[in-house]
Amino acid sequence: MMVSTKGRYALTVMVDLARNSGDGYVSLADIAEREKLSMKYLESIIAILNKGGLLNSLRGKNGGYRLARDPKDYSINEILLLTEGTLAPVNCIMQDGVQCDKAATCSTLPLWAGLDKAIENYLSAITLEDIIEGNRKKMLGDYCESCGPADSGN
Amino acid sequence: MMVSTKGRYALTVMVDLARNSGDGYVSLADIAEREKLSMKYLESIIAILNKGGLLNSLRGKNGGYRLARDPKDYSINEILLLTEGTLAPVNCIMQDGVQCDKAATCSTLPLWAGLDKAIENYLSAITLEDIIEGNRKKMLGDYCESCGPADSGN
DNA sequence: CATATTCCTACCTGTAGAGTAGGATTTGTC
DNA sequence: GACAAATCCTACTCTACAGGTAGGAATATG
Repeated sequence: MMVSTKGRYALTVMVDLARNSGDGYVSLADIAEREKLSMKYLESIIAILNKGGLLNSLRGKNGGYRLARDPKDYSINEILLLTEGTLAPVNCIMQDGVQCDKAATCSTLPLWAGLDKAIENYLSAITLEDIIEGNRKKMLGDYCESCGPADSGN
Repeated sequence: MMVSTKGRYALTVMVDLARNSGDGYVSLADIAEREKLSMKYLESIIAILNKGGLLNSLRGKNGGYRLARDPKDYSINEILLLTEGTLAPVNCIMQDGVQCDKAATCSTLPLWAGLDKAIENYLSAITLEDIIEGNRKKMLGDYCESCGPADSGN
């Protein structure tokens, strides 16, 4: 499993904020209520989003959170990378170039690097707006011919 | 992290077997020695490959393991799926259709499904032979125009 | 019969995921 | 100025699983 609840809930929060923005700030209690998630747990997750600059926050009464930018200006990759720390599918691939001592001769390393790249490419191409608008073609579809057809079921 | 040492070592074993096959069976001790991995740990991993029908084994003196097919007839997806159980990037996506109770209304589910599909497509397109031959273009390269250029470094 | 091998079951240990708990701080309203 | 509503901060718990280790039983070769 590459994406934990932390990343998933973070994305859920971002989507919720995008949908329920508008006038003012949205309180965490409202988000937790709507999404049926533990407010206490969301607290620690939204703190990451806030410190990472993806959100603006306001303390005190009528306070809460709101998106810092337009939904179309958030890539999913950015959101998940911030909350998960890394999206690398294996330990061999580290963001800061730290690798195992066999890296120079490892014949499987290009595979992992390629997989990492494929994941990053996919997640970078999709924005928060795509999710809100339910852009299924971009998420599931034939955006890439050599990636095969979309799931015909459902 | 989506792929643990189990899957990584399994792939390493498969590559080693493909490279050092030929005449007879290859003993696990030899593989562990060459790959500098714990033989005891590899034992449990190669058992999965064996039971899954990817290998043939022979007990007793001069025994060992060998590939059951030609390297070009193993996809990486098959090898990793067998050893890891699942390659799904999130818990929401289960192989047997078990999903969370919000699945019907979840707006992020298509994203996870699409990511899952992107991963599967990538890993299914690459064979054991590609790894042995160091087919970097297929692993890292521009096999898919919309996936962007390969890493120019290294 | 000795040796080299696979096969099988059980066990150990550390770490990370998934939260929970409790309070301190800030801000608006009456 | 008190109160309430909210974010912010630190610490803690519980559980499962990754990543092995250990020891021996079964089997084949010479």
